[in-house]
Amino acid sequence: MHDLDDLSPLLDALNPAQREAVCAPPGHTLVLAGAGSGKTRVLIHRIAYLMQACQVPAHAVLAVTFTNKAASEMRERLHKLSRLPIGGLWVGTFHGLAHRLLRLHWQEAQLPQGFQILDSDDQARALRRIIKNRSLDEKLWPAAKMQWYINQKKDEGLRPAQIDPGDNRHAQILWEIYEDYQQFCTRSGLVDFGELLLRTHELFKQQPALLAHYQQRFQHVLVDEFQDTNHIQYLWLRQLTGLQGAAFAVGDDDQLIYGWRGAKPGNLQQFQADFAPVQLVRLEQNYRSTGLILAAANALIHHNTARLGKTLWTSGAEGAPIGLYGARNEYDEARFITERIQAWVAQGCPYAECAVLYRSNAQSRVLEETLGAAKLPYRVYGGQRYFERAEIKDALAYLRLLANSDDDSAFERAVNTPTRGIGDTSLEQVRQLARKQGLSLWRASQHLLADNTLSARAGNALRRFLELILRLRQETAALSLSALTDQVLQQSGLLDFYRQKKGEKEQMRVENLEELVSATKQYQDDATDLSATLRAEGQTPLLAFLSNAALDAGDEQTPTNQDTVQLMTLHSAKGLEFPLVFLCGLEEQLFPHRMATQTEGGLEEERRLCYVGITRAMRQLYFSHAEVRRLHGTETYSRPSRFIQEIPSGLVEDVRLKTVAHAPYRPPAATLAHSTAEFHIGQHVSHPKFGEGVVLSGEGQGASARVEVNFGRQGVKWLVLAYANLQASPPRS
DNA sequence: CCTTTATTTTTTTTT
DNA sequence: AAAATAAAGG
Repeated sequence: MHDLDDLSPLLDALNPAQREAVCAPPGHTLVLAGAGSGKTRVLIHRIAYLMQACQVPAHAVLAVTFTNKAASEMRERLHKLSRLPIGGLWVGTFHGLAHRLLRLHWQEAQLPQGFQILDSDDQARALRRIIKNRSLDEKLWPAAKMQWYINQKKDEGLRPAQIDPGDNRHAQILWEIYEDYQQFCTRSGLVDFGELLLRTHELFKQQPALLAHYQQRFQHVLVDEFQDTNHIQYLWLRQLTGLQGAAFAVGDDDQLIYGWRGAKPGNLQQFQADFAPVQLVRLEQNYRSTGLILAAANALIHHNTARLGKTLWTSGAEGAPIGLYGARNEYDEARFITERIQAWVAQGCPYAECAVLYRSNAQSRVLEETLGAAKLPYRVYGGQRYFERAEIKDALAYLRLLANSDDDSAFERAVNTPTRGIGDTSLEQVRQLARKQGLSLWRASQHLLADNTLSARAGNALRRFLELILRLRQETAALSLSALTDQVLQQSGLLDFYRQKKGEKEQMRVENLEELVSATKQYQDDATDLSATLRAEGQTPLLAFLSNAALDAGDEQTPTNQDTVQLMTLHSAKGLEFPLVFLCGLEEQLFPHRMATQTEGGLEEERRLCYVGITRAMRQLYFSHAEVRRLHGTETYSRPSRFIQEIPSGLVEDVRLKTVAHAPYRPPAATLAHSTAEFHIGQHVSHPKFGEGVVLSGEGQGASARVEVNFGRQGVKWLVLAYANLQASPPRS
């Protein structure tokens, strides 16, 4: 043990409770840490403490975080704090770590070396295909539901063999689809998110020697955001900790927001029971938020039942009340936010201190429009991720095929994008043969070509496609990752395909594809720790890049260090903090979300989500809601969220816009006729030829403005206003 | 077989 | 509103 002087820089900055956690004796520890109580800080200091005071080598430490963002932040902070060599330290998400283990031990896990990760979009496509193959009605068996079922089973650690479908017909079909899907994955060398965890769990179960190796290596396993751990992750943790390892879990039951992914409120209690004896430490002092913000958070979360119970307090200032803005519509709301941010910046504070949080990704669009119009720099986290864009997925499909020709998911995607004369008819033949013989699409294609079963035209097209892939593989074998990507984009014709089109969207796609080449270039230059290790562990750059693309959906594409307003969902805001926070869209049906109110316990989870949002704020917090909002294409009126009512009114203050001078903002909207609102829906009109009718809907402006009119017996017609000579008429009695 | 247009469906959160 | 699918036209 070093003497205390060495440790003082490490421990001095901590409060007693934090120090207790950091210096907890060997054995299992559970830290119940409220929002803003220095959770991450404790975790990082704990690792440094283990290394400095207890002589624990870096390679004996495994730290699990919830997002990739959190993982890289932890590495960074650890490096700053201790300047110790942390090379052998494993930090990552459950999925990231499981993936790493599977890459290392692909043989023992019975996976092909080039196995690829299936994202949820690929998964949905695969399931749609399977449902079609079984000639089930897609209306009755929506892929999304099947996806949900399968993922849930995997999260519970269940294979088809371990599920008893019983004699319920519905359950049996679900079971069969799961079985089919699993076969598809195996045949194609594909692994979905849930599979990463389940497969690793089984790998450890089947290979005791391997497990023993890792148990011996990882003396300390630390888990952040423990409350959001699901069953399979929990099993994993227990397995890895074994009999000798020490688990150090940090969590807050009030911040459990991934119940829909299998996290259970009982997690923390379960940990105490299973890992007993557990040293319990509570962190209740909040260093982040003002007194008023904290009071609001406490009051809100108090409406939940079955909590472990914990009340945050602060010795800091009371701060300003929470501002509440009732907007007329979502544009008005965005304008309010814009204005407040401008005022904030006018005081000399950076944009980067401002965060706008919302319930669903779709809400970001209006905010982006408005912020952009006001020329405020912003950055959107999550949402349509870079690697999820259609054109990027197209390009990646080619890369995946290069890595593994049996990847059916990639095959389906690449084979006719850009169109090269391999239509659904020919493809169906390939699929049929593949199904009958249990082959991959690639192999089935080879067979069909060898047997000459296809028409000359289709056969040639297909042959050219296979040759293209083979040629690319050969020619690029010696090239760098970026040169390889460049070649693929050129030779596949993808780049030309989008270039030929004139639309603005297509231009964007071309730019995105070009960006992909520079992304690969950047990737090979300053690769992250994970990819560096992956490569050191014998992965080809291509494989490492593809895995990275699937697991870390390109959140770090744009540089983090720029001074921009931060836009993100409440879910992605977990673990972060900002001086100025806007919580917008606080309306019934949106937040709490309609979908959540229909599930058991859904409302409480929404409330916890709101709690997470509130506790992100350090100095100033604003709530906003809109009377009317365009949601899924239709105008929706809604009441302010119940969460607003649940906060004592003394903590909240109504705010108004300072500049009310100009007319209320009107979204670029839907007036029906070419001359302003000549006709409205439900209006009675008369037409020289068709007679009397009622306006059903309308679209377009100026010369192309049209209305849809129901003329009763004459039927429903679309009429161009410029020609139709429609007259407004009084309703018939 | 490809492209364009019309129709229908689906609307949360993420690894 | 956007995306997926179906139908029609070339």
